[in-house]
Amino acid sequence: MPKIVDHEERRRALASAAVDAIAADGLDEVKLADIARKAGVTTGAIAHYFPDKDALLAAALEEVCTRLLAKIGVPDNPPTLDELASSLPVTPQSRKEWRVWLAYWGRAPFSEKLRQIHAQYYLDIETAISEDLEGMTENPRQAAAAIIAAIDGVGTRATLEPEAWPKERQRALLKTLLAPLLAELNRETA
Amino acid sequence: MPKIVDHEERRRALASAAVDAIAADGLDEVKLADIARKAGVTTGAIAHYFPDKDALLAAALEEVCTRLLAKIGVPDNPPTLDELASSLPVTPQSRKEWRVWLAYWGRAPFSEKLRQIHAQYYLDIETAISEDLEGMTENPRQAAAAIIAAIDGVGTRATLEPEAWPKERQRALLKTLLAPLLAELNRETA
Amino acid sequence: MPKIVDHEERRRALASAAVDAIAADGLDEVKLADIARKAGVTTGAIAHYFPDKDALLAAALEEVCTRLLAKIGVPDNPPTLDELASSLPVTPQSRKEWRVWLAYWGRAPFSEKLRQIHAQYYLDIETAISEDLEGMTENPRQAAAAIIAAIDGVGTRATLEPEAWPKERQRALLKTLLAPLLAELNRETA
Amino acid sequence: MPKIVDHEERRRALASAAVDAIAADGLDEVKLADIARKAGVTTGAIAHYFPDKDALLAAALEEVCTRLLAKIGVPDNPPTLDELASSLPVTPQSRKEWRVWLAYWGRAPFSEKLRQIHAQYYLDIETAISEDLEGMTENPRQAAAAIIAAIDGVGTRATLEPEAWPKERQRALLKTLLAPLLAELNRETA
DNA sequence: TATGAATGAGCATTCATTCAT
DNA sequence: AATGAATGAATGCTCATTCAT
Repeated sequence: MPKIVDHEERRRALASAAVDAIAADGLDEVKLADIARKAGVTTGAIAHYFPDKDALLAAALEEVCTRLLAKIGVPDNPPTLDELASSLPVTPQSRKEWRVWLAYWGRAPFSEKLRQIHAQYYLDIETAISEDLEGMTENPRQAAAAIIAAIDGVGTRATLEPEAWPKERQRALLKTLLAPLLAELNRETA
Repeated sequence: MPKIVDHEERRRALASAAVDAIAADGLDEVKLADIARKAGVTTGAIAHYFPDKDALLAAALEEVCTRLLAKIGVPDNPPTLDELASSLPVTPQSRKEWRVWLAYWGRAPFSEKLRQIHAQYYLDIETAISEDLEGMTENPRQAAAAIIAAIDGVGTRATLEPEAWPKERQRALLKTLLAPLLAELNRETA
Repeated sequence: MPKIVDHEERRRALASAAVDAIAADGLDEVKLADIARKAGVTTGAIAHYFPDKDALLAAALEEVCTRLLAKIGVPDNPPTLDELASSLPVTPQSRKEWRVWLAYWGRAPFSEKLRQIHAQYYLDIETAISEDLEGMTENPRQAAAAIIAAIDGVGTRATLEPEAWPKERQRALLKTLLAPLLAELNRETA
Repeated sequence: MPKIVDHEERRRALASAAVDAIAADGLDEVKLADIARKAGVTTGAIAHYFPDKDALLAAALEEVCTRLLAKIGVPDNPPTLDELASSLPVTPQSRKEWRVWLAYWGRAPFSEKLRQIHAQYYLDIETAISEDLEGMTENPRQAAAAIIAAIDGVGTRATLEPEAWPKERQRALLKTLLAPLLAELNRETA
């Protein structure tokens, strides 16, 4: 009998390799051969798991979404600034993910598949946060959207100017944006 | 005298054609031939004005920055929500510019040239806004950064899900984020 | 005793699967994986019976030759028009075989192996027919070659334009070509 | 001003190079790079004249058809055996064209484009011949089809076994097939 | 024997860049 | 200055073949 492989696990591994490759060279510059090399296989092997490069890149985006979601997915009740700030690009690892994340923003408007993945991600994260805010504010959905936009805005800036935006500065900016909202949530909770 | 061509004007025209082409097909998919066609010339002509494709794409980014800056550059004193909201992707034209703007975010981390253009733009816009806020708040720079981050966060969301984010919804989200800050500015002004 | 597989039978089965695959997709487009699937095995299994793809395709050609030979191989004495016409591409099955047969014509000039198989087939069929004509005409070999050429000529046309050449039209054309020759044979017989 | 080239002439030259390459290596084995080299250009240049390889190969088939048609196109009235025999693969040049011609037979059933080219060629040649036979026989169309089938049958055999079928032997076989028909034509003419 | 995962060479295609005109 | 034909390197994809299990 031949070597049995877990297809799903293999796909995840390849998608992760793709994330690394994209973070290293950029979404436009990433080569199938780079991804294969990072995964320790050859390009031909990829064909067993993805019909083409686009499919692999889509899987890489889903991988990033999954990771970002896992990070912010289950906040405390109510969420604290520190918690929210931890989802910003404040570590080498999360900076890498943000770089990839931003790369897809530029491509999503031209790809139905990528657009869907993005929309689903925002739906999931917004739902998770807004459920968390239930009863703490008049419009939890709007509050969740505001939190997400604030994180995106700060994270974008920090990803584009990593040197100028160390962890503390990002946190401070996020605080400026969200302090009133967080205060309201705590008020209602009490 | 030989026929004089206004080099600078020509460069602007080509950069604008590039912006259109990028907005139409995406930064990764844009071909030099597409840009040339949109500009009404052939690819060979581009060589007289830009050493290579990257230089043309950089000029296209500068063109977008210039346009975005012109829009938000000189706000009232203090800025109003409507004014700030007008720089969001709320018209076909500005949606187009945001699409291009986002596309560069994914590429900037891998290009020194693009990174510089981005940094310069943020510096300019932040300076313009913070000067405008002088005396209205304790930390004008921080307030300006917050306004920019809020706009970026909302604009990103609206660019990725254009159907779901009509003008009014964008404005409402921006209000949720910036209302306390704007209130403070007005308070101080009074 | 270990499981015994009839190698020769297996080879025939694989060659038949190859014939089907070639008839379906064309000789140039046929994939080893297609043939394997049609035979109900995997590509690896083929390696046990054929050293490489070319060998399998050669076996497929031999299979077709064998079938064509069986059809026209033992004609009456003298052969009738109906008999000869039955070897034309007049049924779905024989149209399929003709399609494969024609496919090899284009490749034979570049493959010693295929050329030999072709030559052997023509030798066999020509011998069978000419022996059949012994004593009925001055030059049985020439008459046999003429019959074969007529069938090839009509069959080619009918294979390339299947819609335009139903059974009856093929028979009529073959009659136009061979009627004088057949008449002579019958005359001599009498 | 740039060098001006005659597109149509260029296409013909590339198609001719393709014919040579196909005759040399076979339709399945022909590489775009081979054709380009034979034409004295690089593969990239081909892209200016043909959208893809298939289009170039189709043009090569048309080139062969044109040449074959030119050879037999305007026969005497009535056609003589020598004339008809001259369209058989009796010279190095025509053997080459027949090799290419046969190669397409195997592919035509799987390509609508090639099928159409084939059908058109047969229509043209059959019409040319049958018009030539007008008044000489009861059914000129049928006679023309018979002549074509005879030539195809003999030419096929001679292409597959070039050594065994020198010019004279081909002529003799064609005579065996067509002598009665040609005799009838001459009778009617008289 | 058979499986099927993986290899890796091969090739069509794309496209920025060059350059003769 | 502009043209546009041609280059040629780059790369995604295919698929026959291999081989550990």
